[in-house]
Amino acid sequence: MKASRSTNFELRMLEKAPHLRTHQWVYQLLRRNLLCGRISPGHALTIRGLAQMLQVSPMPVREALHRLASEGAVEVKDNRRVIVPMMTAEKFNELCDLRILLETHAAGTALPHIKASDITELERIDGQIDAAVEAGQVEEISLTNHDFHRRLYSTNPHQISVPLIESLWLQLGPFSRIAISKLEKTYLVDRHVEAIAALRKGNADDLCRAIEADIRDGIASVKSLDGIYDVFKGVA
Amino acid sequence: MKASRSTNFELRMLEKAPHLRTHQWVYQLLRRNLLCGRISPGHALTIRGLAQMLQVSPMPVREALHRLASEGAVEVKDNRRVIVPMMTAEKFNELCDLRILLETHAAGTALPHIKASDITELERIDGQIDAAVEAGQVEEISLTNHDFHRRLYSTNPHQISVPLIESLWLQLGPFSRIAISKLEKTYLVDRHVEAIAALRKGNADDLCRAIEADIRDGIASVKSLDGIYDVFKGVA
DNA sequence: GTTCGAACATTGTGATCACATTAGCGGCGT
DNA sequence: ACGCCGCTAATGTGATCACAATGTTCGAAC
Repeated sequence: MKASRSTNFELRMLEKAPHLRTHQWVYQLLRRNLLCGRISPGHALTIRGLAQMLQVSPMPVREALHRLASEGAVEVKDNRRVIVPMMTAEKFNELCDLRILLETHAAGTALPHIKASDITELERIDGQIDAAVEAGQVEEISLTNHDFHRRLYSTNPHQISVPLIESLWLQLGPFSRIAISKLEKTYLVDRHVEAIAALRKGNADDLCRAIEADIRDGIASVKSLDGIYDVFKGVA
Repeated sequence: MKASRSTNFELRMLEKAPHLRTHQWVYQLLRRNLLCGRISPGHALTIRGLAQMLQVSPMPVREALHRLASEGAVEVKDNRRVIVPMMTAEKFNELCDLRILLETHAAGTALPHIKASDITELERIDGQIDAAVEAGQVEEISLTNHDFHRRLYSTNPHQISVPLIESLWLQLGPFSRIAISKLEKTYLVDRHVEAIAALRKGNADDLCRAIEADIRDGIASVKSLDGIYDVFKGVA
């Protein structure tokens, strides 16, 4: 019965650029859907089910899922079933600590390479974030927020930490979507303007402080939600 | 002609545990060979060539290579050819900085979970390292040294950073093998005894200092080698 | 002798097929 | 009525095949 492959979530589609390999397209599509929280923790993903949803053969889906597993975005259980990992308080705290550790370092090493054009680009992205916040588009907020951070860190041409940081985002993604959707809109202020001001001054300490505060604000918001982790307790 | 697939390196084989999937076995085998430097930077790896060497179909090799690529251990060029990445001075410094950042953090969070049995286990591994140093087995030194660090950090049951750290090791592996093999034996002293002493005292600061010193010693050794990066410059 | 081009070999990719393992379920026995 | 066992559907895995793209080599034209 094909109905068993039916899923209770809608994938945000992504047009396939012609030069992209199919498995890369599937990977990016699943990645974006995980980052913006379309696929919830505890949800099981099957190769054949996704292949049917995306109208491709199981092969590229296999590769995409295995890559996501190696990045910690999904978890391969002993049964070989693939699920989106659960979140615990300890895991969440550790992920946030690592974000602060790596992202302040990345921002510090990027600072010497910042050009004026980079700052205007970052301001443009920050405007997109504000627009998404204003419109209440939760998924857009996540995606553009990541764009902001990635663009900042990637200014350093020798940056190595971005893939590591993205792995952390992927592990936090499915969970933080739930958290953000439970927050009041007013809590969603970010520290990007402080970060941009620090970039203009070329002040590394201010920049790290802004990045750390930006991350910590999200933590504080989530921690204010009592029993947030229980949402995913009994699902597996 | 099959000879074109011939390789100028010997793979360190690894018996396949029966419960392991073939692609996991291939992955672990390639991973160990990269970590201990059997495969040099600039070397090209082909799916069919490896499949023939290992007597398996191209499929599990594909998955293993893609996973290694997502961890930064190998690099997929625009030609779709897979090579072991080159090393540059900037990249090396950045990788070492990240190692210090992540590994001191990992050690600090592991410290509260250390039990007496963990310390004896670490001492056992350290003995293996000394034996390998004494015997001049360069590859064994790398592998057991990683075992020591991994074992220490993994004592924390909620450890998230180990996969990130292993990614750094993988990127450093092929290069440091060359570096180590050019060093005098006497340079290869480590700071593991200091780390174990700090564990016994439960002193986090001492532990972090020992770990950082352990990593920095390797950096200093490599930097003392003039023109070490040039070895791999013209290969690609 | 040099250079351009066409034929060939090799490689990565994706689809399809075959098989082992596992989960889900219904029936049988106690 | 409860629990154990076997059957069936479904899933992940690995092999083989077909194809497109890339790299290489050999030969012809200037």
